Parts: sequence; structure tokens; C-alpha cells
Amino acid sequence: MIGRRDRTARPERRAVPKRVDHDLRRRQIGEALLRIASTRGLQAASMREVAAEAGVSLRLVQYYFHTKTELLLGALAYLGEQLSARVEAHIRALGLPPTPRSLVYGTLTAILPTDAESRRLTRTYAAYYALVLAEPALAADHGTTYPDALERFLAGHLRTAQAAGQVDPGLDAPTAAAGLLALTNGLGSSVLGGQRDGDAALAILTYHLDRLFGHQPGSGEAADSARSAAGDLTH
Amino acid sequence: MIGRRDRTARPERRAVPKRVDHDLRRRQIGEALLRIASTRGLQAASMREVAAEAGVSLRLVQYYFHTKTELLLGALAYLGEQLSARVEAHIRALGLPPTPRSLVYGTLTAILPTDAESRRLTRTYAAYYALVLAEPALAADHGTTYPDALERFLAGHLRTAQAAGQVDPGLDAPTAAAGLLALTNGLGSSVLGGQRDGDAALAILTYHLDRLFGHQPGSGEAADSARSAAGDLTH
DNA sequence: CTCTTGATGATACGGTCGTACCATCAAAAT
DNA sequence: ATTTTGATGGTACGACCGTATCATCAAGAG
Repeated sequence: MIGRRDRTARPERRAVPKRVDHDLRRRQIGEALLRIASTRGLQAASMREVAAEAGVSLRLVQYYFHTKTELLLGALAYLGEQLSARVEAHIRALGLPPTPRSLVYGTLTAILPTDAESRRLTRTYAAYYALVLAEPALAADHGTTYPDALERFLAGHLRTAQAAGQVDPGLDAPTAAAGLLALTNGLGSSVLGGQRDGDAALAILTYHLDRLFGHQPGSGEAADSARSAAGDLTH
Repeated sequence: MIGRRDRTARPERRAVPKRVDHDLRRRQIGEALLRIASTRGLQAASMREVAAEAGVSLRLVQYYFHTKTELLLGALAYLGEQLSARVEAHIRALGLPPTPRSLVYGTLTAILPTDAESRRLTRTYAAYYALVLAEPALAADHGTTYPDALERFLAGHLRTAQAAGQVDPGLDAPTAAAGLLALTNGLGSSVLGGQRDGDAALAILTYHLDRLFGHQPGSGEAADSARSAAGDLTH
């Protein structure tokens, strides 16, 4: 209503106005924060530290993120993108055609801290989790929608596996899916806490998946192929 | 060697010297920190805030805990005491004689945030967990010995249940115990994160325990009794 | 009764935090 | 050519942090 900027629609007219790419700069700064959060925690991620990590001045961090809350939320959005991108890539790397078991397995192993990248992602996620616990106003809803979607995704493929006779049809799929996700998250916490290493956690997760999917005759072979697939993920 | 204080053993000679009970004051201050950590996070637990919460002056906090690290570690020790005390009381409240299932069930439900006290404990534990992730020097070893002991405790009773025919003898007890603990921790995280409430998490945990323990004939009755026991815990 | 000493109060110091303000410079608009 | 404006640098401000220092008061020792 006010201004009517769209009267003369120039081709150069963009949301990012003139000189530099704002989205790019924001991403550069936001990922600098994520890098600090993954190694030294969010407490160490002051605006000055983020500026130094990103190689820009403090003023620039303020320029692209007017306040610290905005910076934290922006970086959290980037973290969510990285996490879901990893899950997708991880599933795709398990080969075609995707079986229900490989989809469940790929999803859960993607969020288990077994390599450097997943450790970085889960560590950063844990840092944000603690921050949200202390300051619930930051959460908005990013904290519940994504795990809920993951659970529905897992439950759907568990049901498919039940229909294919690969999983006990007496199983309650949503409850089992929630349990698998909680199991994986709990295992991840134990890895980050130093209680065991990523391989041990992966072995425990694989064991439980074998018990779930090894319900039809010939389950031994299925367990073996799953275990070799687990080996492929580590290198 | 130097001083030889034990030469004249006076009856009043104590580690807490003259006037006030140092252990009591330390506990009072340490639990004030835990109270702040459970509600506003450890970031909000500055020495001044702890002093105000404990109703003492800043100087006193410094007097009984020479440095902030000492305060954090001391309060962490109190938290560990509270946690293990709750686990023991929770198991004892499940009635005698303790069955393997009630021991496993009581242990896991004790650390699941279903009521106000367990929520407080797990929230505080989560705050410390994030702090240790960012500052591993604080951990010493408190982070790994306690979960390891819990896992061994659970695995032992799973083996007993196997010997009694209540659990599938083909189950690998240590792996299943680690899985149960990770499942419970993961469920707890989802409760604290607001994804579901304590009752929903308890239902998921009970479902998995029923699948584990419901292996002998007459499993339906066992599942029913377990579910009623779960109901008893909530009030 | 004096003196030592444990326990406590008040306050100061250097540092870091998030934020705000002012100046500059170059590209775009006119 | 001049003006405007997006983008950036430098720096200051007030608040809070952990820690240190100085002072005081009361109880037990001699």
C-alpha cells in the first residue's frame, strides 16, 4: 500500500539490494557461530568471537543480525538445514532401491555421532538443546516439529515393513518408531558424553534393528547384510 | 609429617572447626545453585545469583567455594547424590520382594521426567551435560562411571530374568541394558524438550519393557500388572 | 581480660558482554 | 558532478562477571 515499489519493475530489483549478497554473508556468519558452538559451546559464542571466527568485524555481525537472539535463531535454522541434508544424503548413499529397513537404518545412523560431521552436528544440536531448556522463548517450535516428522517418517516405513512381512505385525509402529528415535538420541548422548565410542553405539543400534527386522525366516542373512552396510558407513 | 596435629586428640577436634557446620552451609549453597540451574540454566547461575538464592552474601559463597569451578563441581556431587537417592527410593517404593522386572522398571522410571522432582533432576542433569560438552575438563569421570554402573545393574537383572524364564534367553543382556538406558534418556530428552509429556514417555517405555519381559506364556497378565504399577507411580 | 582466629560484610578491580553511536568510502542514482 | 545510500570500521557505554582486598564481629584460648 505505501510506496508501491512494484510500479516500475526493474530487472535488477532484488531483496538483496546492491553490492553484496546478504544471504551469503549471513550464512558465513551463522556457520561461524555453529563452528564455535560445536567445539566450545554456545556460551563461548559471543558476538566478538563469532566475528573473529567468520573473519569479519563486530560491526558486521551486528549489521546482518541486529541482535544476538536473531543470530542464534538464524544459525539454528542453518543447523536444521545441515541436519536434514545429512539425513537425506545418508539415506541416498545406502543405495537403491531403498528398502524399509535401509530407510530406517539410514535415518537413524545419520543422526548418530559416528564420524566427524555427525559429531559436529549432534554436539551443536546438544548445545542448542540446553539453551532452549534454559530459555524456552527461543524455541518457537523448531524443537518439536522436526522430531515429530522424523517419528512419522520412521513409523510409516515400519508399517511398510510390517505389510511386507519383515517386521512383527503385532508391533505398534508409532510407539516403536518413537522408541527407535529415543534410543538413537540416547546413544548419541552417551557417545558425546564419552561413555562409549561411535562404533559401540552403532553396534547397539544395529542389534536392536536386527531384533526388529529379523522376524521373518532367513533373518540371519538380513542381519549380516545390515552389519556390512554399517561397516560401509564408517569409511 | 609436618605439624603432627593428632598428638593431643581432643574430642572437639573436627574437620569443621569451631562455629558453624561447613558441610551444611556448602550444601545449602550448592543446592541453591542446583535450583537455579534447573529453572534458568547454568548460565544464569552466577555467584551473585547463587548467593541471593541461598540467602547469603556473595562473600560467603566465595568463602565456602573458593572458586566457581569448585562450586560447580560441589553442586554436581550433590546432584549425583540426589539422583541415586531417588533411584533407590523409587525402587524401594515398588514393593517387596523386588522382581527383576520391578528393579529394571523402577530404575528406568526413576530417571524419566514424569513428576516435578524428576523433571528438576533431569533438567539440572541436562544443564551439566551441556556444560561438560563445552568444557570437558570439568567432567573428571563423574560422567561415565555412573551410567556404566547403571548399565551393569540393569544387565545383571536382565540376566536374572533370563534365568527365571521371564526374558528371551537369546537376548544379549549388556546390549539390551544399554539400549534400555539410552531409550530412557532419549525419552527424557523429548519430554524436557516439550515433544511429549511424561505420561506419553512412560507409555513408550512400558511398551518396550512389556515386549522384553512378556516372553513367557501368560505375558498378558504381566503386562497388565506392569501398567497398573506405572499408574501407581504417577500419584 | 586480652588475643587469636573463624566467619561474615562491603566493596573494588579488571575483563567481557551485548548494544549503540559516529565516521568513512564507494557504488548507484540523479 | 553531485547527492544518496548500502556497507563497513572503530569505539564507547553500561551492565555483569569472577575474583581479590580490607574491615568487622564474636567466640574460644591463654
